[in-house]
Order: sequence, then C-alpha cells, then structure tokens
Amino acid sequence: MSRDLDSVFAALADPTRRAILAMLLEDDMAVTDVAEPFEMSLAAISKHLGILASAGLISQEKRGRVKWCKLEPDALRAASVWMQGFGQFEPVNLEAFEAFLAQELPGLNS
Amino acid sequence: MSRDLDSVFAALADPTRRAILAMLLEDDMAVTDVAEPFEMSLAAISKHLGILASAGLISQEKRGRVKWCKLEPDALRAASVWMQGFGQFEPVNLEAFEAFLAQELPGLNS
DNA sequence: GGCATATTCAACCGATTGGTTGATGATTTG
DNA sequence: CAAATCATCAACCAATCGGTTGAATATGCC
Repeated sequence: MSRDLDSVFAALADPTRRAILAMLLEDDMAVTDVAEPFEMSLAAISKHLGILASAGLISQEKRGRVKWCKLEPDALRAASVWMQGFGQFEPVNLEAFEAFLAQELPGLNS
Repeated sequence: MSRDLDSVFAALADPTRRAILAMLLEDDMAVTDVAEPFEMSLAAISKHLGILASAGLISQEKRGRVKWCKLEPDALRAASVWMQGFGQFEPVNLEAFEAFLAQELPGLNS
C-alpha cells in the first residue's frame, strides 16, 4: 500500500510525465501522438508511459498496431488522501488548477 | 513553479521521508530524535531532512547544538492543487488519512 | 508479398539517489 | 580544560534514472 505511494509520487516527480498526464486529461492518445510535442525520442516517451502505467496512473490498451493511453485518475486518490492529511487544504479548487496547468504547459495548451 | 512540484513529489516518493513527515505532524523534533526509530545512520537521516527542507516541506532552526525540525504543510498546497485537478476527489477525508498513517507506520505510531 | 507505420527491446551512457563510514565542527556539561 | 553530545561533511559505493541509438516485432495498406 505504501509501495503504491512510492511509485505514484516518483512518477509525478518528473515534469515530462506530469505534462503527459495533463495531455491525457483532454482525451485518450496513442503513444506516437503523446510523444509529438516533446523534444525527445519515442523510446524515451514509451519508457515514461511505462512508468506511469506501472504506477497505475494510466492504462494502455493495444488496438491494432496502436496502443491507446488513458488517464486513470483513481490512482491519485491514495496519494491525495495522504497529502491532504497534512494541511486541511481547502476543498477542490479547479480555478487554481487551471492556473497551474497554464504555467506548466507553455505551448502545449493548444 | 513546476520546479517546486519536481522537488516536492520527489521528496514524497521515499517512504522514510513520508514517515518523517508523519512524525513531525505530532510535534517538532530534533534531528537525533527523528533518527531514533529508523535502522539507518544519523547521517542518512540528516540527508533526508535536507531533502525535505529544500523542498520546503519542513523548516530547520538551530537552537544551541540542537537543530529543530518543523513541518511546513503549506508546501504541499501546490502539489495538492495539481493532483486534485485530475480526479475531483471528495474533500478532506481525515478518517481515510488516519487509516493510511496506521498502515504506513507499523510500530511508529506510539 | 513488400513496404510503411507503431511500438518496444537491448545495450549503453552520464547523472542522481540512498546508503555507508570516518573525520570534523559546534555546543553543552562536569 | 576535557569529555560527551548534536549534527554535518567528505569520500565512497551499488543501484536507479532519464536519456540515446539501432535493431526487432507487430500490424496495416497497396
């Protein structure tokens, strides 16, 4: 159980992986399309997706030769519960979240 | 700004560091006392505390020869906002949090 | 069949991580 | 002053990370 937290937080610690998650918020995507905005090899993105998948943050389903990536937000619940215990933060604040996305993804938010 | 998220999530990815944060929830502690429950050298704990401090998750104040460590829960706010955007999780759930602490700290919850 | 496309695998690389040990610097105490 | 205590520093180590490249494996299309 705390092993899950290890892999979830470790997965979230990389900005490329957080950007990928933000992209998948909008829609499911194929691996090649996920890789397109990044200045990085396809193999590197494939590894990042593997890390996100093994943390449970996304699922991957192969249809034909295309592997579709889908956000699995439930995997964040345990981590979210853990964090909220430290601060009694205000409840869900989507406006603040949008502001963060805008800062984190300059150029990616089409 | 997203650099902050890098260091906060990376700091949270280690179970020793999460256990330290949970200990500091109860009270401020000296470095030696933080180290006591762990089967690990004092130098290792000192490094962990340095990582937590540079992520802003704790502050350290030296009084005499003792360095006191204090939880800084505000540093989690940005990360919490980021995460909550993915799931619209239910608001603060302290019961679930207590259950997590009990699982994460077998033997540490005196 | 043959070629292009989608994705992963395998080997490699330099940098970072999480730990150790021994020495060192402050500070308190006797 | 001398000895003990609190904490960090410095050097080292094996393991992991984030990236690369080139080859391999499916799958789809003409």
